Amino acid sequence: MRKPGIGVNLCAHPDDTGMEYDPQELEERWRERWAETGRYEADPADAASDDDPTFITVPYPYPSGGMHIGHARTYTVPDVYARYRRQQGDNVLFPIAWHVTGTPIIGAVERLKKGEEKQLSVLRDTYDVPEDTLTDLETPMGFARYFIEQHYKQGMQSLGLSVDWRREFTTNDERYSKFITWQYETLRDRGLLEKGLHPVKYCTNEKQPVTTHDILEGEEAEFQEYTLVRFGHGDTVVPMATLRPETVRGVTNAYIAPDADYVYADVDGEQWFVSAAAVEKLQLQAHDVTVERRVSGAELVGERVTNPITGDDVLVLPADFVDPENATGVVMSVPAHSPDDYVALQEAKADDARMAEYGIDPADVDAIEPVPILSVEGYGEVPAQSAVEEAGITDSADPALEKATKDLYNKEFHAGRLNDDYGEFAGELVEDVRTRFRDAHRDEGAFGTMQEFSEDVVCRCGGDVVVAEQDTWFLRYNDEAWKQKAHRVVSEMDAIPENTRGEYDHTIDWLNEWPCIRNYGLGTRLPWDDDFVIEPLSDSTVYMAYYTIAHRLQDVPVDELDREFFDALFYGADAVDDAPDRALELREEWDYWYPVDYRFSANDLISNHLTFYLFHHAELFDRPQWPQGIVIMGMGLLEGEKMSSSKGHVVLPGKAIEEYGADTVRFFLLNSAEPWQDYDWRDDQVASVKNQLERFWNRADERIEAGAPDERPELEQEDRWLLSKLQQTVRDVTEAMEASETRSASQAAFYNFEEQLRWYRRRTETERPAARWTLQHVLETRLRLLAPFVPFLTNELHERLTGTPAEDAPWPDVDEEFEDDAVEASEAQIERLTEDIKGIQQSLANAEEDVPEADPDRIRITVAADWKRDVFHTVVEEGGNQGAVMGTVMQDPDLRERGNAVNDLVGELVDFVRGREESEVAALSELDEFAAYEAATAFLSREFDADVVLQLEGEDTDATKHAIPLRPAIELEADE
RNA sequence: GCGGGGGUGGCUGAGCCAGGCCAAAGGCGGCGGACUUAAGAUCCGCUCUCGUAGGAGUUCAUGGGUUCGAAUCCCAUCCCCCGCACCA
Repeated sequence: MRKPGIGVNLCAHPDDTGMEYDPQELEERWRERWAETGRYEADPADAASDDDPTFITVPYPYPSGGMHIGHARTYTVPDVYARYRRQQGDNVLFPIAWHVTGTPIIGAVERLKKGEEKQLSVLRDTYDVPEDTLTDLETPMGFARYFIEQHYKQGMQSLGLSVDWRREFTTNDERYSKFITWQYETLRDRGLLEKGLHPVKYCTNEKQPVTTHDILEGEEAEFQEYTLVRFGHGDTVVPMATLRPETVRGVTNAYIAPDADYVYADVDGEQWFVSAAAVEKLQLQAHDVTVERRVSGAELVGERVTNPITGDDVLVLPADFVDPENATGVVMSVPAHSPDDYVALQEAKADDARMAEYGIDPADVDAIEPVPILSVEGYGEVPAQSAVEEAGITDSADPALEKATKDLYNKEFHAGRLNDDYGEFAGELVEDVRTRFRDAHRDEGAFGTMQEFSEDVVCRCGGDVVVAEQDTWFLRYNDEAWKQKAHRVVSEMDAIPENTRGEYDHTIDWLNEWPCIRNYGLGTRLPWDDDFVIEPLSDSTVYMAYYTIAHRLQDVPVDELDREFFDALFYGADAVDDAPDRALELREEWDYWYPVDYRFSANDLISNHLTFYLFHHAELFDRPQWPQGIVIMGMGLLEGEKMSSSKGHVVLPGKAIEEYGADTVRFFLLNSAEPWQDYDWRDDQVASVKNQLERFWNRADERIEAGAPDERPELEQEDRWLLSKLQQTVRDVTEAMEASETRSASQAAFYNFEEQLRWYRRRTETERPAARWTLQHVLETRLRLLAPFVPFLTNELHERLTGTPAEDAPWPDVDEEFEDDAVEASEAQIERLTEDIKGIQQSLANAEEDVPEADPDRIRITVAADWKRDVFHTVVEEGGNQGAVMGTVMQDPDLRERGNAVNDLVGELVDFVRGREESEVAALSELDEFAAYEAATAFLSREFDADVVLQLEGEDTDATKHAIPLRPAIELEADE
């Protein structure tokens, strides 16, 4: 497979020790090899007979634009897990497909066809679409196809994702639609779909529903449900819109814009008085409305209207702050609880002339007093009054008024308790009772409902967007039995990280009916009504099942893919009268792969897609086919900021790979944070990863060139130490991979082990045969551990080393033969001794005056005397209990004689033993300290360029420092 | 407001679940050295404060508490980020 270039290179430079790290060249070679051999195509037949296959999925990409580096990580994390499981011997399926359902692609095409600047710049500048290709993008599927092929697929292949490409499909494919049709017919039969009214965004100009993408202004607008309090004026209903229906008992008057247009209209057989602007909205919200008479607001001003709850008559006052465009254009005034209303009332009272102008007796206005209906801590009896007075607000133009109003609303909502007039609702918190209160009065006919946006919304066509009520089909996620089943899936699956489990449960509880169809868009038509399309979040709930058969379904004629076919496929031969053989054949594939072992997905999808996924699996499939696990992934930032394709603030995978190589990109994405944590793509960091990989490559290359004995030579302590550390690394990496902790795993295999190697190289002669054997063994193991992360580089090196690519070599096991606590303890002591000497040296070198010992000629190391060692053993036996140790030790007359010295020593040793692992303490207490240091004298001598004198305390020593076990006395000495 | 996550040394970012080996990994940046004609790359050392011997002091948002011992556990407070839908 090697390209001629390499061979030539080697021959032309026979002196070169090996190969330069050239990621572009070597990665391309492996890509070709994988494609040619179909390396990642997975079939049931590939499995060892008793094997449990692994099926992992990731949300299929939505190609309404190009792929950026954030997407790259989304797909690389599962790839690493897939590669890991393969090395563990599993038959692994990792498929991908394309989600095109809905309106975003259509919207993008529309904007392109209109020649919108912004859209053109995204396509040309951000995604480098060639000028002459732009016309291909003018159909929805043409657009999708371009980004699928030129961006996603290419990006994924460049990254080396181990995808089975035979199974790709789009959600607009006719076979897929048959599958969705089956799903929705089944759900309807089971009573989980329901027809009803639902608020949608509706453009009054285009006369059709619009999506967020069609909106020019007010994208953030929320639906607000106003309660209409049906005040009466003779036989006429005067519906007053409020967001606080519970304040109805505190209404003292009403307000109308006197100069605005109002109408008397027949609404569902009643006569209503509302603003002219409200007419169309009411019509759109499923009311029959016929305008009878147009009037100005002044018509009702000065009249009295009747509160449907209290029966009180209240005066209608003129007010310019009333917006006739909002809701019904008639509002009720609750001056005790709304600072706005309170101030407005004060101003009305002060303006006798204006009142008189509308034929209102100023005395009647003066008589209006706030009526408190709830009490809230921290405010006076009339909360609005205290709020206004405290803030020093005197007129309605004061900007502080808005804040005062908002604060009081909030406070009253969470802490206000309704007064005794509220009967069954009295004494309760507004927060707890508002909905119940509203519903109760709505049911008895005193209240109505109207939907309105929280701000003005304007369509891209320039038309006003309003709320319309439309007939639609809902998925009944509010169904109790269904919720229970979904909870059960959650309780039985693996939630990674574990703290997301509660979020699923929370979402399940909170989900309501979900409107699952739209008026237009790509995708599957509602089977029983062609006018509607099943929306994207609803056609993507069980598609993982489709992967298991997608490639083989191509051979089945579309019209055979009916209800029976899929019933037989998913539920077996007994589920239908006459099961098609084809379906039963495919059933084996489905049976083999399902369930999904892990789904890797984004954290913001918990609140919709992922929970839908759980709901639908819970309902449509049996328990053994339920999702086994979900791994949540964090968000990506670019140089500390959110990525945004419209601002051009993105990195494209193709460019990054060109610059750094796919292995570097992968390694950075997986090693900079755990999958569920947010990560930050920073160029300097990525460049540094490339350097590290290159250094790794160079070292490995030298190792391979240097060769090693076939037979294992006699190993030195240092070799045994390194091999022991290697076993711990294998253990750590494996454990981390099992928990999908890609960062911990790669950190342990790569960086942490580099630290060990650093000590090893410093400590020992690496050209010894035993060292070469050791290093080669270490390299081979590490290549396997790193293979899931950097497959190109490790495959190449491992193949050169052993003849087999790393990905085809089994995952390393811990080799107990090489686990050696004694050697680790001994080596740790030497390392510590080295550090201590260095510390002393440093301290002396820092001195203001010159201290000759800072550059010693001789280092005297004195190992603690045997009796101290005995005391240490006692400390170990007594488990670090100082009192018990002293008791035991003092029975020895020799020690008793030493009194205080023994006490001090025990204190230090107890301190040392506490907090250390028992196994470590055990190994240390077994250690022959003197022998350990003796074996390291040559090393120390070399390290400090000084003679090393090792002695035992109490011989003929004149050590001035005290030695204690495991802490020998150190003296630096300089000749005059 | 509700739900979730977080505040660590110049920056970034581990550690916290299972308290002690934590003055606290790694990376970046900075300083010094080796190599080099030189630069880069690479390698080695240093990078909270004080200190002429492996030490001491003060740190992990703030304030309390538990403990022989707290970055880690508990309580309170302040601040930051994300989601809250019918949209992928």
